[in-house]
Amino acid sequence: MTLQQLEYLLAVDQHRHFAEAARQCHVTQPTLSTMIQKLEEELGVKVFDRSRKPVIPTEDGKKLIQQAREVVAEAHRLVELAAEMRGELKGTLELGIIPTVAPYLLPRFLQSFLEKHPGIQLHVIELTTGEIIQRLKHHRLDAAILATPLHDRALHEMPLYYEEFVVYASSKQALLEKQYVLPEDIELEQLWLLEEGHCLRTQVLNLCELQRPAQGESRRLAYAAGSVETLKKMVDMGQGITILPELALADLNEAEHARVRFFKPPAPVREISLVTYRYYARERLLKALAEGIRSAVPAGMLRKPAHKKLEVLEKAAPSE
Amino acid sequence: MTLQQLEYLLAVDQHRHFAEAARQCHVTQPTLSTMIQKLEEELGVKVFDRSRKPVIPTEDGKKLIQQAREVVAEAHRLVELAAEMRGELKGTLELGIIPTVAPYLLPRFLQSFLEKHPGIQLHVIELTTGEIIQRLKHHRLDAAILATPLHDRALHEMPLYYEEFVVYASSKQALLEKQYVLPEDIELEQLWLLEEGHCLRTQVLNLCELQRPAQGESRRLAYAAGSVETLKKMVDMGQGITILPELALADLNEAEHARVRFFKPPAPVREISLVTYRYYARERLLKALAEGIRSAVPAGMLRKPAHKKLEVLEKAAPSE
DNA sequence: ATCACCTCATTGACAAAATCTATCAACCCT
DNA sequence: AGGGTTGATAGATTTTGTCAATGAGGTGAT
Repeated sequence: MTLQQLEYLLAVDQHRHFAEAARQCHVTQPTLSTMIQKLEEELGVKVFDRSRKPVIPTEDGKKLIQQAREVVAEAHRLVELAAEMRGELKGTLELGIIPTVAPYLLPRFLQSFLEKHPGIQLHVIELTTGEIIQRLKHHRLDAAILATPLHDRALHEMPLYYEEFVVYASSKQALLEKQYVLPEDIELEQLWLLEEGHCLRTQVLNLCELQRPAQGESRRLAYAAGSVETLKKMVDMGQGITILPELALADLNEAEHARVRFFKPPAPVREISLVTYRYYARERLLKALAEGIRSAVPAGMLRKPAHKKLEVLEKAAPSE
Repeated sequence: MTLQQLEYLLAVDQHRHFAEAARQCHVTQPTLSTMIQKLEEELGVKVFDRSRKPVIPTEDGKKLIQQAREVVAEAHRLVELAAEMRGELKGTLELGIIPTVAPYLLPRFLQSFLEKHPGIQLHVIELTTGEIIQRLKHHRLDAAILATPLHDRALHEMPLYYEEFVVYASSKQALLEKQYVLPEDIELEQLWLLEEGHCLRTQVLNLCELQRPAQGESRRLAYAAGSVETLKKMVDMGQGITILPELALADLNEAEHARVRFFKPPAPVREISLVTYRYYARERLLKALAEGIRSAVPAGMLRKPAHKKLEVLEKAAPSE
């Protein structure tokens, strides 16, 4: 069994066509055919049903192909690891990021990071915290940017910066009279929230509800938004209030800035970290990424505040 | 890069000696030397420091070797998977088992299972539930036998049997007057428990404490035993009471049997399952193992009782 | 029915590689 | 110095992977 044979296997599975697969592997079709045959013979299992019109994997074949994918992926990681040791940062980095961070953080560092490390290909995908954790554990993501701590010993957290929450209110809100806001000043009936699954939603709810007795199901949340920008637009239309992360302030114009109020210190804050699977090996690449991000964030946000941070999850839910 | 080269790498790391490594790989020493050189050249990283007396891996080399181990392990899994598809059950199965199950269950099925499947090598290791979960997730165990449910979506549970708890008391205990025991009959001050980390300890505590108001830290647990057999011996010496799993009864003599009392139905029970990582591929082997175990357990224990089972963990603790 | 075409398997020649035997250089021990 | 280890090197040999050409089986159009 050869790594090359496994690559041929994956290519045929991908194209469902020997000749095309051969082209992708830079060999001729007979070469690829014989290699696949040899592999099938060695394993003692027919992987492909060649009688079907587009060639198709057998049931057993599907499982073997899946496992072959694992082997090749690990081998690929070995190569990237070695490249990193040579000092070249290169290869692909699959990066997850939560939607309440992405639009404010990515524009700050993406371009300069890619220019600085021309060997790196960055694949960014927006996902909720839960989905990110799943994918990290399945090696479908290399790293992710999200709010911590996660309290999951399978994951490694590298704190990047600490971001305050601020209040953003429509003009007629009484809140705007005050210089500094307290959590209990926020009327839950006026508060726009993100839909379920966003950790920012959970954090805001924790922030506000911890300050007052539980009211059963008395709050009526009329709308669950899909992005922070939507929340902001709701407020801009003259209705209610919402909570924005600090980095969102950079995009506001003067009139909008006037409707921002900070919390009274110690202000509530979230920790944003670069998270990987515990045994992720490409340290240099991660360090470079963390460096790139931290240099793109205002210096005042890099230091850990003395007071307690907000927790991310409602409970320590068992996760995949 | 070849799988074979990686095997050579691992062999040299294992023996710290080129000639010996070559012998293990069934090639000559020059062959192995050149192959390692080629690999180092391709990766661009020196893996071994040959100037040291026993050849030793460099710092980078250690990481690469670790990753090489991952690659080879995945490849090995592919081969075993194929062997299983050919209908031959063979290869090695790394099996974890909790200490409160091992001494009663293993003797019942080990021998007959090994005789029935001569191609299988079984490596059994006793570990606590927490350690088992860690190892399953790191592929350092293929499967494990433990008390469930674990509420961990990364793991797959295949229930094997349902085992009642029974009370085992020293002769002078008032408990023995009754035909059936209730959990509230058990005096915590008299109860011997396993040391921390054993799920049986947690289950027993849950069982007893759920039945009465919390008493703060009023109980004085003088001894934390390391095995169920130790607990039993404490009782045999004439002191206190303990809780035994049902399968432990088979080993008792007549006098000991006389000091056993069952709980009043519905008796507390634990579910014992065969647990694997969610995507473990060797289904046939697992089925065969589960079959072997279930056929070695009294038929009455195979059916799931109607009433609620005990939970294993105190809380849904974040696990690795 | 027949022909053209597509897809994968087979064959034989050739080139690349992995491996072997034999030998060498460096380093430790006495 | 000399005998023993350890790993590297050289050249011959065998194995393996590859290609170009060809064959076999099937499909669809006319």
